[in-house]
Amino acid sequence: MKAGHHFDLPGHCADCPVRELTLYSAARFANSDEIYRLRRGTRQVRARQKIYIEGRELQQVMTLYNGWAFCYRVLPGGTRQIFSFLLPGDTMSLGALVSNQLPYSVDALTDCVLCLFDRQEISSYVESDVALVRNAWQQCQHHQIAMQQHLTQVGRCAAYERVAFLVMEIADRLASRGMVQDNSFPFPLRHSHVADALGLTHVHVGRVFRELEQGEVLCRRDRMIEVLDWGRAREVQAQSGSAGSAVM
Amino acid sequence: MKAGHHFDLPGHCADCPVRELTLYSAARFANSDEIYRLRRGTRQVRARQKIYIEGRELQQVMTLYNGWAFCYRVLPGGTRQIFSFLLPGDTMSLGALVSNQLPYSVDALTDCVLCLFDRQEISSYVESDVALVRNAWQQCQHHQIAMQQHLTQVGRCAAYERVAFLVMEIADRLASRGMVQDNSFPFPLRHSHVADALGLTHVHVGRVFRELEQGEVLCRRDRMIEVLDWGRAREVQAQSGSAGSAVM
DNA sequence: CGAAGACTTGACGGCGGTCAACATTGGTGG
DNA sequence: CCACCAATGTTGACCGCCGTCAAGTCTTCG
Repeated sequence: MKAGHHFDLPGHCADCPVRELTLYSAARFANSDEIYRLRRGTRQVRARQKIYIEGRELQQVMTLYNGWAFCYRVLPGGTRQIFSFLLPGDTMSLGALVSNQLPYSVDALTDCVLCLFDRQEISSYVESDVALVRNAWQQCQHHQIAMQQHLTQVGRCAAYERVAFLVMEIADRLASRGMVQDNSFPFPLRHSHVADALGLTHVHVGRVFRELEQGEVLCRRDRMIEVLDWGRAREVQAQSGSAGSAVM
Repeated sequence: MKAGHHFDLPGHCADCPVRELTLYSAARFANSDEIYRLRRGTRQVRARQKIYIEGRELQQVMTLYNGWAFCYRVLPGGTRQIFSFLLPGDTMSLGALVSNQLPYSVDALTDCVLCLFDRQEISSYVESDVALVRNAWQQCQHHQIAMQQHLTQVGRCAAYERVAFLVMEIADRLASRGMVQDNSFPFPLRHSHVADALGLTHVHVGRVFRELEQGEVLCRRDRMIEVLDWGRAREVQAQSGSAGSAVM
């Protein structure tokens, strides 16, 4: 760890600012002690580093405490498809509850702090309580819905709508974490991340962002986005219908 | 029911030809009696009719016993995105185990026969047995993986590869049901179904199929596809990597 | 037999990919 | 604090894949 880098390390789970959003939110509050006892440590990952490589054996369940990450696969041709972006509180991944490997890789988008749990322990802990099983189920369903929305965007919307939609989706997820202030929120994604999530090229993503800025829909500065015209931004999003709030 | 239409109705679950593929496959064999007792009836749906409409209250879990169906959503603009095709043995849908509505519609692609179960009963039955919960979990994971593959195709492959991939995926799923003979299998999808699944237009799907036939990769006749060159077909598929067998 | 649905064809054009050169940013080490 | 290098973003030219439209044929099924 180099000087000049400050990681905000997690304390007791009961004080976790994102605990309402996690896999464990269904646990009775008194139980956050129990969750804390299950925690097997934390892990810090620098931006642009790999958190997990597709197919590797995985004996842990990781929860993102701080920072951004993303899930993806790389095709033989070298192109990349990003499936989702992970925000604080997101579990990476639920799949680990039933399998000791995941079918995709995960990279840190910014500097990250992860909470670690033992796969078997969490698995049997979740199975011990019907409420937790249901909660896990619902998270899984939410992922499905998010994937459907994502597929629909990519399959049936023009580049302009895809980008606007992605920005709004992230705005919503950040809003539920209280991370939107004065219509502004952090947006550390590079053009290539947006491109690889939406089935575009980074060059074209640049063109679309310019269009969005010239149309005064939004404004980017210092890795932040300020939404200038929520109305028009939402309007684009409406093209794709709505079926639930997707992943939190 | 008009004359001239013969529906193959299901008998006892123990004799169900697709029982190994269902949500209930983890139940001990002796238990197929129990499943049979849970069955609340069957339902027949003609080709092109709606099985379920997005958002409607749903008190049943349905399993496809015979025929083909597909899940989709229609956007405000009128375009359609198809998420998946259902084959015999597929459950429609797992989501009903935790929610009384689904975020997508389902249509019959061919004439269909469905087995009906009560949502609450199945739900508590599944929850009563850890093996069944795990099985349901895994099915959910498989869906996730299939969606990821699907998204990757649409986001990162050219039209030719997308179509070839879809055909091969269906071939594989049919093969695991013993429905592939002499390199031939049923393929009731219309060009517009393929188009709406893959983010293309039905016109262009026509062009791609012509290309596949002229390149002697496959051959279509009587709603059947015969694969002439598995090698080249697989090769295209390989572009997208492989991570598990997707949905069965 | 009639009508609705499905498929084909051809012309045309635009969205977005590709390539390459250049500008800018930001992290790192001297 | 500055210099450097990698990562990132920008621009412009070009073009091809695939969407659009519309007319015509064929298939399916009541």
